[in-house]
Amino acid sequence: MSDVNNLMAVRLEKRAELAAGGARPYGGAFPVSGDVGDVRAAFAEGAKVAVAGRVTARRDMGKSHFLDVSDHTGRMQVYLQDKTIGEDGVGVYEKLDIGDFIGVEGECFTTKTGEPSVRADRFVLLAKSLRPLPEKWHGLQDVEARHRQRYLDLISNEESRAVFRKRFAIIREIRAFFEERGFIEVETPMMQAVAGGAAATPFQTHHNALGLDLYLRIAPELYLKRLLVGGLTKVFELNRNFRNEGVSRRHNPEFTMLEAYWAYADFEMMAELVEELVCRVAEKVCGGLLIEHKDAEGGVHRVINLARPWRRACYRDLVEEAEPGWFARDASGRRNRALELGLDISHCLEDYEVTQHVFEKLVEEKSIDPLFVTHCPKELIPLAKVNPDNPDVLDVFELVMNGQEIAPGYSELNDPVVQRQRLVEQSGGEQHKIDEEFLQALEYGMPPAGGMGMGIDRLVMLLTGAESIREVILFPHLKPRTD
RNA sequence: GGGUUGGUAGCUCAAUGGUAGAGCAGCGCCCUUUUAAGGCGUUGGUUGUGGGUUCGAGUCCCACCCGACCCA
Repeated sequence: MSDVNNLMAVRLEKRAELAAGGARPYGGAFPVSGDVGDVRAAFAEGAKVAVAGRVTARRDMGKSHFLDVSDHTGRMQVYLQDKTIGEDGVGVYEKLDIGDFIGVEGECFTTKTGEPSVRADRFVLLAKSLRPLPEKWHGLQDVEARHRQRYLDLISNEESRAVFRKRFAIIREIRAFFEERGFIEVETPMMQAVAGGAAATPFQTHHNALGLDLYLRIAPELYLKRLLVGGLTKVFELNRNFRNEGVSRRHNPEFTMLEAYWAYADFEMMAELVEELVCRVAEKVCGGLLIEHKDAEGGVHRVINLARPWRRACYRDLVEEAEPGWFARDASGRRNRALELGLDISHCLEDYEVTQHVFEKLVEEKSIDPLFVTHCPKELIPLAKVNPDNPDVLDVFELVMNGQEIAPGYSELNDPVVQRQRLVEQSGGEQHKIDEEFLQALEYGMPPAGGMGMGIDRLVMLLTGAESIREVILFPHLKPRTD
């Protein structure tokens, strides 16, 4: 970023003059009555309060001054008069800029325009800002700057603050939900010798002292199941996964994943749990089960109805419903039909992968309201139990809504012999991709269990109406700027 | 990776191939209940980077950097 020409020079000069004049431009502790929003909410005429925050607007009227002091919780007007802050105060005030942090002590009063305000008896500079903030009216609009300098976005844009408040509330509600049901929150390794539990390219790293190559985890699944072996019966983990793949509107290389395992349950009980979880979170955080997504002009362009019960249908029926006659064709007929549908089908795709492409295009992307897709083909998931009545399909669901996969759930495979076969089949001969220690744990015996996962970023997108994952991650990954 | 598209003052945005502008912010003055305060005056630019075409390039061409959207 280039020098901010003379705007910074002016502020550096003020900083130096303040320091030379005995004012501390970067002061110390300033005990406050509460966050700005709390002080405003507790406003009582005549009450003494102490409030601190960033100056976000200033309106000078000769020898009296109005300042807006803000933090993430809101804005409070401060009223300063030269005669009450004294000569020293006036000296500091003259060098005050928008963006500076100040602390104020004074009495609550209401101006004649009805604005709750604090009449300052005393004010101190707490931190001098050297760079100018974005414009007060339009805020920070540049998408790239909003993501690279999220702090400016948070200062400037209430809509952005609202999205992240909602995100943190969602995460809080998820934790509360599981804790109420007796699930224990656990932490398992982020660095793993074998990156298992999903099919994805991992990030590689290296432990110097151990001389060991390690991977950042792509999923916690295989460790959480070890805990079921260890006798834990209800566990969940809510933390980051890492996948070394492209970035897009829907993908960030690190993303937040929820996984939960429940001993003696199955995929249908997990589906119930997911329904309860999402509905509870939506009711608490969005105030209801109808989620409206608005466009830039404020028009509603999508409504997601979370009212229960959610539709459940098996994978095969959904494909057949979207593309009648699909399974009546032979493998080459399916391939040709997929090409007719405009899908990019390479020659190396297996027949089930061709069907999966059709599923993604014709079912997943079109499913806005929640849909549990059950009984997916066996080839897709190596860690779930096959259906007792149909060995070609699995006792699993994939929850689809807002056109995206949001949450898978399985009846977890706990037969170590079958598990080994399935992992070998999936590994394509790459034995080093098999987590032998996980298989060893299973051999001690794991109770039957239901498991579920949930992409938290995508859930937040759904509940906030964000069209890009970058809008719901505080610091999304962008290439570094070189100029 | 491919296609489309964007990058101009600190911020938000203008500018047929013909003198780079406005609002806000800043700076200087006036103003003791304003709130996008107001009034008068005023500073601020290597137009993402590097080449090219042209008498003349923010604008046209090429390459590159960083985004956005769509496709893979």
